[in-house]
Amino acid sequence: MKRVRVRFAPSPTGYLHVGNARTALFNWLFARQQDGVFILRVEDTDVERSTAEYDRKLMEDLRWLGLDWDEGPDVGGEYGPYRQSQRLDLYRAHAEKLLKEDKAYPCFCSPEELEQERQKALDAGQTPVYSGKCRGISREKSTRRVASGEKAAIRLRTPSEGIISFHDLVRGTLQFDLSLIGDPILVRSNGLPAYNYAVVVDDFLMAITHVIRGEDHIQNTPRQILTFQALGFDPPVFAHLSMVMGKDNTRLSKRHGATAVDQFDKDGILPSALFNYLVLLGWASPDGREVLTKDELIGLFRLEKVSRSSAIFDYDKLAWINRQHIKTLPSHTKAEYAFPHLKTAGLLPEEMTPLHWEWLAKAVDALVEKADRFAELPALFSILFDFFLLNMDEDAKEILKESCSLEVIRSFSDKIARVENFDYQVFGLMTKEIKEDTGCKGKDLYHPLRVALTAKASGLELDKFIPVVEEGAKLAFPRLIKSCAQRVSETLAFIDR
RNA sequence: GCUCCUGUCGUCUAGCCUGGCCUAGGACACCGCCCUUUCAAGGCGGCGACACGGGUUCAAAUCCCGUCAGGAGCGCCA
Repeated sequence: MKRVRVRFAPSPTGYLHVGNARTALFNWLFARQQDGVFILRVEDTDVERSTAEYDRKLMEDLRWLGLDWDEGPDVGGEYGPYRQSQRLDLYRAHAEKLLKEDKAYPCFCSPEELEQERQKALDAGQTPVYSGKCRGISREKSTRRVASGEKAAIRLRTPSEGIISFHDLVRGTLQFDLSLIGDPILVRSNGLPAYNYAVVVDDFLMAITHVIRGEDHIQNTPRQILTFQALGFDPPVFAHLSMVMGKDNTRLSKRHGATAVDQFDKDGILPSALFNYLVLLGWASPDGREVLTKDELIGLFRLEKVSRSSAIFDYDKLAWINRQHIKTLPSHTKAEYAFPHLKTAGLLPEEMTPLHWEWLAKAVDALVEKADRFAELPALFSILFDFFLLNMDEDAKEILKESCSLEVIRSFSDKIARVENFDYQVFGLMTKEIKEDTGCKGKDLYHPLRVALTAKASGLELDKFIPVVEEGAKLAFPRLIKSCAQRVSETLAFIDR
């Protein structure tokens, strides 16, 4: 058995898009489970649109997602170079060979001329197919014309009738009518290879065994197989993946919100969660479990079980998957992921001491379960850092108007002022006493206490809130955290006013 | 227009190949209940789909044909 070799071949003309990321992911998963080789090849022959910046960013995004490659532009390998722009002589050499064997021929038709023909066919309701005009030009004649400096593209000579079919790993047997496939251009008149040709040469020279790519390439496949055959190469196995769509069932694009993978990072989506979600878009595990790690996915994934129909990207489900992944993280890891978001929001100090980290881990543990994404944390943390009695919400104001409230808060204030070390245990004892003193209980008791401590009607459970606030009050932050005692006395003053 | 691909709850899907076990299963979302000082989380429950029409068969989500709908492709772009 030949060793499985697959490749992901993006062109560096923009940020890594989730659709492409999914293609990369399926390739990677297949390679890893088959104990094969995953190759990164950069298709940068479109000089106009390719940039070094995108090139670098692409690799960064792939690595962030957890995809590593065994061969590629930066890590090298035995089948390099891995950038198409550095392989031009290879394409040229193989084109020469095809020309020599008369399997390809120079075409002198001008782009304008071809455009006209295409338009005419379209108007007549026909599929545009190259007429084969330059096919019959004798070798002597065409060599002479080329020698005289006339611009020519190189076309592959293909059969003009019959059926070509291939077996697709996800779609089964696919058939195409050769009369609808004209002689494809191999090399453009400027000497650069056309995409469909470069891919074939690269896939063969890199010994690719399985081509796993988007459905938009299905119609390219017969042309590529024809090229493989002309070159005398065995074509690889093909697998065409369905597309990822937006909510309105059109191809996913920026209009649909976050689509670049680095955007998910900024939103606080874990790489493991995006990875997990993307695999679920078109594949389901045999036992129906959905929250899976990379290693589990490597074991369970089956390329043949991938769905043939397109899938709509559902951010809600991704968020849910993300929450499930966050839950499995140890506290200190959660704190590390949360850190940049809180730092940017100006809540954390320049210099984090070990005590700060310890506190952060505790605070994140308490608050993150209310979040789907780390980016939501700064807003959630405001319950610790902000204590704005003036901005109190309506519900909280209503609570203060209740008959028990003033009495409860006054009693609470008296007691907390006399205590050295306030913590949740002390709070528990106090609530009992307050209940006895005031005769208020249940909601009448807890609601005012909550408002006195948070200036809000809802939020974190007090058993988590109190320790985090008390310990936070002892640490240095850009915006200091007020202790519980201070909060209560401010509340009392606010009511009395 | 032509060619190709696809069509199961709002969404992702299981089941389809190898008809009966499907009164069509799971998950997200939504709704309700429980838990809880509130909200969330969690637990429990509910709503909700075989695109349509013909065949074949004792029996069809599953096989065949047609229709319709959505998507993709029709470049000297990738």
